[in-house]
Amino acid sequence: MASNKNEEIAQAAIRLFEKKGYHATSVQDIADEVGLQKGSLYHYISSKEDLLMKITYQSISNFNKTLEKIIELDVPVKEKFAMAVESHFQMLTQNLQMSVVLLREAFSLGEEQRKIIHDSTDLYLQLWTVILDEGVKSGEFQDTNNRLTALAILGSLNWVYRWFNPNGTLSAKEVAQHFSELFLRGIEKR
Amino acid sequence: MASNKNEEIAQAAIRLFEKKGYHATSVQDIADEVGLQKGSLYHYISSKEDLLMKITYQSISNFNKTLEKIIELDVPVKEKFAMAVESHFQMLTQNLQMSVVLLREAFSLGEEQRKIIHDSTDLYLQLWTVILDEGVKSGEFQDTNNRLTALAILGSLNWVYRWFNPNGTLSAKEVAQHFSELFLRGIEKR
Amino acid sequence: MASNKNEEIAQAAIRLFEKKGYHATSVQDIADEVGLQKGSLYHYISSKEDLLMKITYQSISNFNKTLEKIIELDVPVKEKFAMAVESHFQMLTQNLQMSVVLLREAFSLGEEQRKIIHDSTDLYLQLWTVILDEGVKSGEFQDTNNRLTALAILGSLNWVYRWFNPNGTLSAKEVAQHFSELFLRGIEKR
Amino acid sequence: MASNKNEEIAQAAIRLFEKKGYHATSVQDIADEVGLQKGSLYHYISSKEDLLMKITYQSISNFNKTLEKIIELDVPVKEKFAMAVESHFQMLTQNLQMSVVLLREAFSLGEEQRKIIHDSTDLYLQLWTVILDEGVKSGEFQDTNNRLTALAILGSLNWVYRWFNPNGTLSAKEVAQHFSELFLRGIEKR
DNA sequence: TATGAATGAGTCTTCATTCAT
DNA sequence: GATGAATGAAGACTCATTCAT
Repeated sequence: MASNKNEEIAQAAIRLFEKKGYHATSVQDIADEVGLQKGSLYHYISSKEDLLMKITYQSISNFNKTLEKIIELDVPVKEKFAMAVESHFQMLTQNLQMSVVLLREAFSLGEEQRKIIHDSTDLYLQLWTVILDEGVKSGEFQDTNNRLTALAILGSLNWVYRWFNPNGTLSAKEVAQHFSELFLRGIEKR
Repeated sequence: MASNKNEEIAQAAIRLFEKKGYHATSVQDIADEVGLQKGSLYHYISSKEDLLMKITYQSISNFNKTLEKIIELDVPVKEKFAMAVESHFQMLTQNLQMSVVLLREAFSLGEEQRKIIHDSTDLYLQLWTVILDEGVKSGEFQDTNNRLTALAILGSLNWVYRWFNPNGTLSAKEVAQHFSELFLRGIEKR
Repeated sequence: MASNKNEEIAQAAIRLFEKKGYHATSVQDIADEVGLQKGSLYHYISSKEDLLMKITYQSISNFNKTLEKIIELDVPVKEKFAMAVESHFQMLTQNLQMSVVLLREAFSLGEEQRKIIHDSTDLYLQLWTVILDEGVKSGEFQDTNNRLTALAILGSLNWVYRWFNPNGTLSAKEVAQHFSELFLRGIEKR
Repeated sequence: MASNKNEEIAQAAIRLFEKKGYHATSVQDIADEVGLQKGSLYHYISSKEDLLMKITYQSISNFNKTLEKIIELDVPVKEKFAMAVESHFQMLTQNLQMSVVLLREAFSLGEEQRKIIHDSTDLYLQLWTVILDEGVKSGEFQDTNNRLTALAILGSLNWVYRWFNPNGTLSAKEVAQHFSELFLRGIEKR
């Protein structure tokens, strides 16, 4: 995957930002990791912050793109919902370090950049309400404040980066199913 | 409560850590906020990190103490659950800045201190499972992986610091109720 | 004169800026000169540029203040003119290094600061025209473009920093007299 | 004249050195200006300093060559003097950027190179005294310290780069005439 | 001739902490 | 308790120059 130096640097940054945090990671650390001199790094990046921005932007974009595709599928809404949950889990856990950078370090961005990420995150929230709205319209989901419900669900799903262990006893799939069922029971009309 | 300088400094730190983040807040900033010289601050604190530690430790301790009291109450488990949710909400939103510092900045602590906070957080999770276990035992809650369920609920509840606006249209109580119902429907036996 | 550290630093900066130029002088150089650590310097200055600004501003202010006083004197205009020339010479040569910093290094200031110095310099030019105007009005000086004449005179006077040697055979006073006579012959009505 | 890349690069450097100053101009800036990569530039120049040297050397050489020619002319000395003034003005204002680089940036050269430029500048001064001497010998100019007089005149003439605006209301010719008359009145015997 | 990756020394500046007064 | 001078290590970033391709 790390076919060129740019990608190599991004991967190194993801690893280090996840492990030590953005502020505690020095440009020197990143340079060391890819075997370059500090100064040489600046052939590839324009600033440390820009590196963080690119990582977080790519991450949130992936989430958005994937959810948009799911929304457009022609399947029952409950299935769609389950797919959304599982897909979020897959993305989060399969790119765990990158997700951690998005969810934990984006705050370190400057105001402008943070705004951009924040807006993309908002979009993601809205996409989730689209699914919930669809369920309400079809009569399968309860008719409540869907934005609040989406925030609850997203909170659960994102919090995962804090405790999930890819090498633990529970697979991402199992957890996803557990969460999916918990939420579905919570929102479906009886 | 803010009767002495120590408390004044802690409050200033909470405000600044919440607003700018721990790393972006300098000792100078804190000194300015309380009207002292940088050097004078060290009569009250032993280090910047220690200040962060005290804040986060107090915060998580509050959460634990409160939940422990709720657990010991002699009320129906569903009510207990609702109380736990609402109480978490109250604590989080009424000490929003402090909670933000706990949830967002604790990662900046050194390994040892982080471990201590992490353990307290773990304890909080276990307390939640105690309630869920009680519901399972009484036959009111479904018998599933309660640790996972607790993680899901806590994720929802903690995520709140990212989007809740004390001056918004929805009160903390309303949100708490919405969340409480959502989760209860999700976990109760039908 | 260097009674406190601030002044000591300013004097060191003047010496170094004059000798090596602003850009070629590092903050380290200045710190070394006053026997401080690089970082300690920032207790006294806010930036390297600010140091340059203060030096140049003080220099041009001195020129302005002195000329203003001369203008207000109640003496014949020719005498006033001679005094202005001699006084400029005295100030320039007695604070030669500082004058060099003003005349040669002010260009290195950022746009805003440069503008301020530029405006003060402009004021100095106008003060000179005041004297010339007075001579024209009294009928002693030729009536030509006084701004141009002032520019010519100031050019001569300022250029001095490029060649004057305080230890040379010609004293500042002698040179001043030579210049003064040259210009007076050039501007007086015959 | 700008027939080849070498000249193109020199012109770009002149423009940039004049606008931003030698130190504030990076090799990258120059490369950008001529549409080359930084590395490619080094096929044409041996160093940034060398570029500055070539520019300043050409500039001062032009001044010297032109003045030498004027000296050799068989015309009355007063006319010669006026020609020298006007010619200096023409050269300066018609190659304003280059002149600025000579007069303002030559100081950034290394010691050896600076010495060379300094010597050429000295030569220029001497050429001026030749004219003045001629006037003294012919009895037309006053017999004073001609080196001092030349320094005064050159100061006026060179200072021009600091205030002359080619697009202003006064043409170079008009200014030259004003200066020429001012000086002539100052030096001629009455 | 042109590239662009790489260097490595150097830039200014920040900052948590200490300590003598 | 309070000051403020001093530290010294670390921070991100720049830049003229080199060189293999």
